[in-house]
Amino acid sequence: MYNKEIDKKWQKVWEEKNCFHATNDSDKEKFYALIEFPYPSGAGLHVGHVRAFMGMEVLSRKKRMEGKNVLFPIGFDAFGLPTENYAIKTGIHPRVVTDNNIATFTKQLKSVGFSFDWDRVIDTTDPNYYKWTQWIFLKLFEHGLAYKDKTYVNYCPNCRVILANEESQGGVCDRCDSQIVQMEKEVWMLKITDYADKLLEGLDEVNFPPRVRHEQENWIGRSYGAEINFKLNNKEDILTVYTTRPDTIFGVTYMAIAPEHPLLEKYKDEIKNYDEILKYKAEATKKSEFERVELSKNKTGVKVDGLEVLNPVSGKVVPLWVTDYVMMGYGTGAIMAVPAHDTRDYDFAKKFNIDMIQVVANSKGEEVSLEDGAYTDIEDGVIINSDFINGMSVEDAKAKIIKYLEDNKIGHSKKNYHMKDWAFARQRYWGEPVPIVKCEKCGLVPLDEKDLPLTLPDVEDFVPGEDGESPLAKVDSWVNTTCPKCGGPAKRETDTMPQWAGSSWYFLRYMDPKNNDALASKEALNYWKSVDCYNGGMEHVTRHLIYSRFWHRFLYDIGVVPTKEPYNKRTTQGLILGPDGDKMSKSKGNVVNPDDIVKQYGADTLRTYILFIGDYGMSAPWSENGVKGAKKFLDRIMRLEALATDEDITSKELDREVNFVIKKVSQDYEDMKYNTAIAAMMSYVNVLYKQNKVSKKYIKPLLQILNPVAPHVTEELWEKLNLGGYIFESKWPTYDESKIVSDEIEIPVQINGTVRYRINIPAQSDEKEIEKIALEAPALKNYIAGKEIKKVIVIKSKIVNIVLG
RNA sequence: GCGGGUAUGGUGGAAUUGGCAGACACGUCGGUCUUAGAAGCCGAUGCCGCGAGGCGUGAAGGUUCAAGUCCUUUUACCCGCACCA
Repeated sequence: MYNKEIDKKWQKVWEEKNCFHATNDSDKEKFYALIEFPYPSGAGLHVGHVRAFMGMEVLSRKKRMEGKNVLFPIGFDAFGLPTENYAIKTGIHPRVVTDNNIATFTKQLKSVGFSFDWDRVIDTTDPNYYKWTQWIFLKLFEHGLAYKDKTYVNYCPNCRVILANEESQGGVCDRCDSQIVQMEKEVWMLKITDYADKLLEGLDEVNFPPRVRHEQENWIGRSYGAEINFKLNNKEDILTVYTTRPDTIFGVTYMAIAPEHPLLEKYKDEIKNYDEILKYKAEATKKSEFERVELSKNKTGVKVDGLEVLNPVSGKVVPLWVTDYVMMGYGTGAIMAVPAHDTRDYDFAKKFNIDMIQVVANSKGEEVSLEDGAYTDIEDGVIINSDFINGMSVEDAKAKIIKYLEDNKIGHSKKNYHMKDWAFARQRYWGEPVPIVKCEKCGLVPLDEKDLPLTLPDVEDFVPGEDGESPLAKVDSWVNTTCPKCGGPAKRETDTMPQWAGSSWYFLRYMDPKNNDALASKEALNYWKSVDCYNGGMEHVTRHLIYSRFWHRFLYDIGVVPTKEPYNKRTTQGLILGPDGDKMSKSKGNVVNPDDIVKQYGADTLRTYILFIGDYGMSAPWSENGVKGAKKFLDRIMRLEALATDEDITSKELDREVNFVIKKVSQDYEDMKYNTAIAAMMSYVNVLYKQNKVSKKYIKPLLQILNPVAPHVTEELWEKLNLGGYIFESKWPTYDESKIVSDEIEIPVQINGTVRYRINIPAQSDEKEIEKIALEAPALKNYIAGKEIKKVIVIKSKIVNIVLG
C-alpha cells in the first residue's frame, strides 16, 4: 500500500542528492520549463498552484530522463499589498511576514515532491534581486521610456494606490474590487505604447494559444485611421481629431470633445456658458468609469456656446459639444461626429436634435432609412453626398481623403492603440524604491549604477497617506539626500514600483540567480536563451504576460538578452472549481487545501488526481471520490510487486500493450494530455492484472512513464523490484512500432450506417480483400432480405459500410 | 455591443479530427473471499423494451454511404474587451 512514509523517504533522497539541479556548463541539450512563480500569501499553497505547476513538472521529469539539461526553477513574487496590509494590521514587518510565508510555501511545495531546482530560488524582495529590477528601470529611464507625467490615473480609494490600466479592468480594482476613480496626479509612467507594434509582431514568432494571442491583440488594440485638423471658426487654434473613418468627413454635423479637453480652459472667457460646462465636467469626473459605461445609452452633453468648428474639407461650419462619451484618454480626446454612420453619434444627435447627413449608401447605391439607427453595415457601401469622393468604395474613399489631407497639410494617416502607457507607481512601502532623485537644480537625476540597490529604509509605520501619498514620504532621513550630479540637496522618489515590476524579468534571473555583476551573465543568457514552455493562468494574459514581453523586448533592443521574445510557447491550465462547481473561495467555504490531501492520501495521489481530473486547459470541479480513485490506482501499482517475476515470459499481447502504452503516454505528455495518459496507464495495469505472473520487463517501462506523475510510488517499487539505481536516473523507455500492430484485427460492418456485425481481417488487407470478407460473412444474409447492394464503402482497417436499397 | 469558449450516461470526462459514441475513473448493482464487515479481486452498468428492435452527444434543420465532429439557424452558461471614435 502507498503511504506518506514513502513520500518522506524519497523526498529525503532527492534533497540529499540534489538531483534536480541544472548546471550552466552542460553540453547536453537544454530545456527551460517555467511556471508563474507564486505570490507567497498567508493562505499558503492552493490546489490551483499544484495544477498550474504539475504540467511543467511532468514535462521536466520526462525531459531529464530523456537526457536533457532541464531548468525548472521556483521563486517568490513577494512584493505586494496583502503582505503590507497584514503588516499594517499586526505591526509585524513585511520582511518577517514574507520570510514566514516563503518558508511555509517551500515546505508545502517540497511535500508535493516538485522537482524544482532549489539552488536557484529567487525572491523579488531580496535587495540582491531588486538591485537588477532597479537597474532595468535606470535603463528604461536612460532610453526615454520611463518618464514622469501629470495625467489622469486610476486610483483605488480603498487600497490608496494608483493602478495601471491593466490592473483596473472594468473600472474595478484588481485587488479589492472597489470602484476606481480618476485622479490627476504626477506619476512615473513607462512608455509601453512605443512597443505596441513590436509586441504585436512578436506574436508571430511564438507559439501561444489562439485565445491568448487574441486577448493580447485586442488589448493592444491597434487601429488605422487619420488625424485631421479642424480649425476653430474665426480663431487660430485647431482641434485635432482621430478617426478610423476619414471617408465620412462630409457627414460631419457636429464636433465633440471630452470634458477634460484643454481647449475649454483656454477659451473660458469666450465661452458664454462656461459655468454650465464646468458643472458638467464636475459631474462627469464624479461618475466612475463603470457608471459612464452603464449610462452609455443615455447620452449627455453641453453645447459650447461661443465656439464653432470649420470642416477643412467641406468648408461647413458645425457646432462644438462637450460630452463624456468622448474620452480624454483615447485618441486626441476629440471626435468628428458622423451620426448617420456611428451608433454613439446617432444616439447623441437624436437626443439633441442635431442634423444627420448620410454619406454612405448600400452596395446598390440606395440611401437607407435612418429611422431605426445609424447605418453602420457599410463594408461594401458606396460614398454619396460627398463631393469629389462620390461613387467610390469605402476603401478607396479612405485612401483618397487621406491623400487630400496630406497634400493640403490638414491631416495625415495615423495608427492608434487602445493600450495606454503603464502607470508605474504605487504609493506604498512594500515595493522596489525608484532609483531616481529630484534635484532642485538638475531635475530628475538617476542614481549611479554602483549605488544600487537603493534599499528600503527600516520603518515602523506602513500606513499610506490620505491622498495617494506613500508612507516613505514620512521618512525624512531617507527622503532627503544629495544629487548624484551636482551634490546639492535632493529628494528621493517616494512612490515605489508596482507589483508587476519584479515579475517582468524574473525568468532571466533564474539563469544565473547569484550574479552580482549583471542580471545574469552573457554565458548563462546565451545558453538558456529563452523559456521553452511557460505555463500559467489566463488572468495574466493582459498583465504580466504583456509587461514581461515589453521588458524583455527592450532588453533585447539594448543588447542585454539574445532573443526578442522571452517565451517560445505558452500554455494555460484550467481552474479547479470547488466540489459544488463554483469557483473556490473562502467565503463559499469550498476551498480544498492540498496539505490535507497530501497528509491523508499521499503526494502522488494529489498529483495523479489533479492531472486525471480532466483536460488540462479546462476547468473542472474537485471530487473527493476522484481522489480516492487515484489512490486506488496507485495502490494497484504497488501491488504489481506480487505479480512480478524474474522469469522471462514473453507474450505477444503484452508486447503489443506495453509498446502501445509507452508510445501513447510519451506523446500525450508532450501534448499536455495528462488525463488520457493516465487513463492509458490504468488500462495497461488492468491488462497486467489479468495475468498470473508478469515478467519485470513489462513493469519496468510502466514505472518509468508513470514516474513524472507519481515519482514517490514508482521510485519505491523500482527499489522493491531491484531494477537497479534510481528511477529518476534511468533512461526514458523507447517503443517498437512494429510490435504495436497485430496480425489480425476486428472491424465493424455497417448496413446503411448502423453497425450490424463484425469481421476479422488480416491487418494488412487492402480494400478489395476487406470487401470480399465483409460480403461473404454469413451475418449479411439476415439483413439483405431481397434488397440489392447498391454500394460498398471500405475504409482500410477501420470500417465497412454496405448500402442496401 | 464585439471577440473567444463550453454543452456528451447517475457523476468527472474520452473519441486517432468525418469512420464502432460513452475509453478511463467515480457511483450503483451482482459475484468471490470472510464468522462478519472493510479492503482486495472478478463481472455488469447510456436510455426505452421481456424480446426482436428502437432511441441517443443543448435545440431545429442541412450536407454525406457515414456527423459529437462540417454547414445554417437557435438556446443556455462561462471568460475577455467594451461609448476604441
